Amino acid sequence: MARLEPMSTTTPCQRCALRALPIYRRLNEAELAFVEKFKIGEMEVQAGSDILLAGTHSAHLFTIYDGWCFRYDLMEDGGRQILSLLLPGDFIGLQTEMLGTMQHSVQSLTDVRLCVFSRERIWTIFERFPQLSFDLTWAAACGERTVEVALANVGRRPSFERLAALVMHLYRQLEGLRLVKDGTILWPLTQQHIADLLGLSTVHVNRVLRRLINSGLIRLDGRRLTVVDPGALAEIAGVDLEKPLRRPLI
Amino acid sequence: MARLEPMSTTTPCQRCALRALPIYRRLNEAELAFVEKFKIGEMEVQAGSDILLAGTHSAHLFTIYDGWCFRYDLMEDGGRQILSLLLPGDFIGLQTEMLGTMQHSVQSLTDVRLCVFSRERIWTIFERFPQLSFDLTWAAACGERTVEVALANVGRRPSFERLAALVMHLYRQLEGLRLVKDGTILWPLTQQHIADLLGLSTVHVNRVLRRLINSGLIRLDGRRLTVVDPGALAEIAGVDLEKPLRRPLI
DNA sequence: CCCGGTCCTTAACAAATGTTGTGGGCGATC
DNA sequence: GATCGCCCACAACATTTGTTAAGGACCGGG
Repeated sequence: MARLEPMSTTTPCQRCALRALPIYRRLNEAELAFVEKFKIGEMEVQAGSDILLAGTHSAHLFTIYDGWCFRYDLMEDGGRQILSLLLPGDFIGLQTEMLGTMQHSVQSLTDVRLCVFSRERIWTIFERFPQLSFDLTWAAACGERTVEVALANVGRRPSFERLAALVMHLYRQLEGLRLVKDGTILWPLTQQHIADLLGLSTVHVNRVLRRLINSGLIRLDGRRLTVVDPGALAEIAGVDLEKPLRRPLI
Repeated sequence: MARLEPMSTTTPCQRCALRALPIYRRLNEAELAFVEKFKIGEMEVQAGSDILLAGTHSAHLFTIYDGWCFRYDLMEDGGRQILSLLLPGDFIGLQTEMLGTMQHSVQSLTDVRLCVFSRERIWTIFERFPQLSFDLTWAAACGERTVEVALANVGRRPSFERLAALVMHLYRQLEGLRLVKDGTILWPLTQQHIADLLGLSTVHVNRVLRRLINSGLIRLDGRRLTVVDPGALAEIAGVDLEKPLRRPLI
């Protein structure tokens, strides 16, 4: 399970590096002050840890400050479907409040730093901060849309395009987070992860990934992936490169 | 496009038949009074009409009072992925408010009666009705979960089980709405619809549907489907029959 | 330094699913 | 009552994808 680290140096929300990004709405004084109190700490988790398990009632609400996670369902036959990847700024565990208990599990892909929020005080948001309430609904809508795009991708695109779309989806997200350097992004996904994201077998992922690399569209060394020609890849992926994608952040 | 009918007899929210169902939270006096004013009318739409189109900004917010709709994405190659089916009580167009413009389209499967709400006044909810704000987020979370289950189904189950899961999912939903009579439900879906829901070709849907019928697990005559042995089908589908599934309704 | 684990790679083969094409039923329309 | 369009059925064949199996690279622990 998640490992709780001694809280080295926690960042006050006012000086949060994430919040400064233009993709996020700027909070007003009162909101920011509330969020600061709403936040009860930070947590560090090793790569490959389960953060939340399906069927449980999460004690806390999290946002990712740094690192990658993924949400997944386990099937009766032991198979796994990854529902979405979670990047900095994304919520973890909001569903608990709404759905009573977690329907999916969440696991870290990299070492991760989480902001921890008090679940009791979430009601204060609805009672006293209309704009933040809206943002919560907004966040849920964004999350839903992400899964919808994944569904269309898995249901209606052949494996090559499907993989291309995954890469470009991540590329765009990370661009918004300023995590693309010279076309290169972190790539902590094993071929097993990709298979479970795209509804393929690992062997087939290997085939298709190799094809994508041989085509010269991407390069992959170790845990870094370079998109050689984003325009061309976006074309294949059927993804719109321009979209601005503003998102909420509590 | 949607056809606007002369408003024959609109139902006041206080006497809404849907609202009486135990799956829904009971609103208090103030909330109910507000919702009543929030609702600006009703609308009737013929089967097969587009209600909202991707890329547009919907003028209204709807809930389904009676009938079935579906949300879908069109792919570059003309393919279609159905993202979810919408049944009585479900929202249509909530995303517009959050995401700026509709990312998907919505079409009616049957003749449909919709409740129409004022989009401007949606802010009043966030400002003055914390519990209803919560319900909006809750609704979004429910919608997301539905898509997630569909994704896992498409990504990780073979076609036979996949179809079984679709049938049982609907069966359970309709049960909550009291729309199951002697194991029989309405079945307005063509094989094309099923294909676009499950990420299959129509030919393959035909094969699998035939197999499901021949196995004696379901019967299908015209536009009615009978689940002969819900327990057995749920077993194959990998679906939990018991789950209570309470949901929000504005 | 060896060992076991995880991840990647590839091949040969098997199975699931897609494609193309043809025909029949049936209801709406002229 | 002809005709058109939509939906369903089914066959033959093509293709994609899955399965099983085997080996290599790498890494951390004993």
